[in-house]
Amino acid sequence: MVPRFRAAPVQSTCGSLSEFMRVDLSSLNAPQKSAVRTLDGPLLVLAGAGTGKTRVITMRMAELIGSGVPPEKILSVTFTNKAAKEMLERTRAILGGRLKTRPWISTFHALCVSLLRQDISRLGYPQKFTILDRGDQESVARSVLRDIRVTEKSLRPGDLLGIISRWKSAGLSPLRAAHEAVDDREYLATMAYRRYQDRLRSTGSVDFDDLLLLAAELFEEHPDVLDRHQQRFSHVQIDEYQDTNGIQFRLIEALVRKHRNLCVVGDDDQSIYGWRGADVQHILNFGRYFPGAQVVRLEDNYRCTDQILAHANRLVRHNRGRHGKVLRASKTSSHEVRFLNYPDEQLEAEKVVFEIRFHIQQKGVPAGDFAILFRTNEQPRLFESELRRQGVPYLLVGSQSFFDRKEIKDLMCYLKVLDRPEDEQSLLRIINVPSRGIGPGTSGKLLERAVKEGRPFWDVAGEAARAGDVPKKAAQALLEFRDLLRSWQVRFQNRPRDMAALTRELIDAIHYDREIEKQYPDPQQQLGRQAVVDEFIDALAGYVEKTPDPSLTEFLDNCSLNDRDEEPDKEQQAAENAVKLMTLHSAKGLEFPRVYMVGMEEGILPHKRSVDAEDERGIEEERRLCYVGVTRARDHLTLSRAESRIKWGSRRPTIPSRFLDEMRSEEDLETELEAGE
DNA sequence: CTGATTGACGTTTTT
DNA sequence: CGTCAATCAG
Repeated sequence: MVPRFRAAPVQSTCGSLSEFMRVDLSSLNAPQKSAVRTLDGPLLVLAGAGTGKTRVITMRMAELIGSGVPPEKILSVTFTNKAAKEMLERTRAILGGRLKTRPWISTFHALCVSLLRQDISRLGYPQKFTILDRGDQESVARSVLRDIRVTEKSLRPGDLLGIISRWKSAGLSPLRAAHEAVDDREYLATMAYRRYQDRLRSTGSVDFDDLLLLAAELFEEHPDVLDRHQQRFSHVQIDEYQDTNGIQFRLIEALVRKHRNLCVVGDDDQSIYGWRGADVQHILNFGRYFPGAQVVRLEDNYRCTDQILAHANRLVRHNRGRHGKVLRASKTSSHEVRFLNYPDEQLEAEKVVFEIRFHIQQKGVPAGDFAILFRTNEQPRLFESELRRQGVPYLLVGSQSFFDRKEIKDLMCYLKVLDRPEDEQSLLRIINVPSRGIGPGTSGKLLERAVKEGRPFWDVAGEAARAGDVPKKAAQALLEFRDLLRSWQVRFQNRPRDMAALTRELIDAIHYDREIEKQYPDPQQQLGRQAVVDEFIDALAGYVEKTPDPSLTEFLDNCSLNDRDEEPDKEQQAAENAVKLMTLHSAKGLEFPRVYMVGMEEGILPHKRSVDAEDERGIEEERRLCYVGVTRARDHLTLSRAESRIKWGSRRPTIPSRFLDEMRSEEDLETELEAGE
């Protein structure tokens, strides 16, 4: 039984979605059709940029449901929460009212949280564990490094986390890692790794890699659990398979071992997460791991113009170790790809924004058509202030800027402590926020004692307060704070539906507004910060509203995984009609009619760190990153660079990115040469 | 313990 | 040029 598909308009989170996405099954080309119709057995869809990969997955899901597979037996794993939501929306649009139950669509991390919430105690972890977000991880790393007296000069917290993450994705325990360490830095890192892991385990917290690692461990050590989940899902599909890392592969391999109904979709040329442990080999060797796999190649690009695609193809040809695809454009255009030089970075920002404003105001082009893409997070600053100055609406699609804000972190820690009183990591962050007379001296002493004696923080604190081991003022404050937390813990028990209102009350009770006033003398800024707090309450309220059985734990999980509930309506609308600013990494999977890639200079793209590494693979990944950027553009692509740039106070000339020449045709380069002479 | 001032120093991407 | 940690005077 094959369902009849209905064409339906679909809204993407980034504004417009190409026309291609809106059409129905009958318009698929032959390879696409065969991919969609392959319902059983391993299947590899090898596709280029703009060929409708995600659409194939969505269609296939609809096809499965149409042929009688219950939606909840289908597991679709995507790369980001946003993509997951979008995929669900699209499936719903294709099936119309026929989708009664929610298919299981998630990211790897959300999948693992759901597995672990049930069975993590089997691995000796507390039933209620905390997921550390990036900021938490960094502070653990920092304090571990302090413990073993490693200065930040020889190993910075961020770098340590990177090394640990790579080891974890490779499945290396601290002990094994110690054998593998090649230099002093890595040796230091192994010591830090052990302590880091001990610290997490003893506080009942996990980082992102642990989520995957523990889930894999659960499968390997508890066959009954694995069996249950193998039966739970009859079909598994994975989007963006080129970014799968070692643990993710283990997880999936275990899940599909019995039925082998696995469909993966990916583009080896778009693998840009190697630094995070992703391994292209998984997609390159798919056939080896899953013998008999059908391979479908999609090489018809429906997104970019022929000109843009020609540049993309020329660029990526410089990479070795790839499957080798040549994308065919289905769209021709007379718009040339433009290469622009500006004397300095200020002018680059000014002119680019001016041009965008011109098109919006004089030509009536929607602001949402534009995207400015860059390599690093410090680059957008100039563009932001320029956009603001010229009055152009914009949206900085920062990875986690919302959760990075101090206020959000503070409030999250309050909620974490209320949800899990034994979460001392979070307690320490808020014990003196707003300042209540418990300084670092006091809390440090108490923590040290608590750790040494292996007792809960509050036991030690109460004892010390009575014994007069801490200043009188601090002792008083400690007792008051403990009582405050206790009384709120009671109020937050039993999953109250008015969590948001309660949180608001809590904020008032601790006089958080006064803290804000103190921190920010500028009243304008104060308002901004207050708004951040309001936003947080809104997010919480939004979560409660659309969740049947809301819990603080789940809300906090979602926050750590950056799965924020729907943006408030205002923001949503602004997002639809605003110029998007984002890094190349976050642009993955999106598309825009007009793309500006800025700062095309050696040292930025490719980034200096990959150039210095002298490892050709680093450069190749940067090249793929550039390729991803180029292929985001549907109609207009502009690459620009500044001939000089200020760094650390002094202005220095720049060198054009090697990728610029690599992507230009012979003729282009020749005319350029003549013009130069 | 808190709040202000001075100095050193800095290379990337994120679930 | 910024940021952030270390330092010093209430």
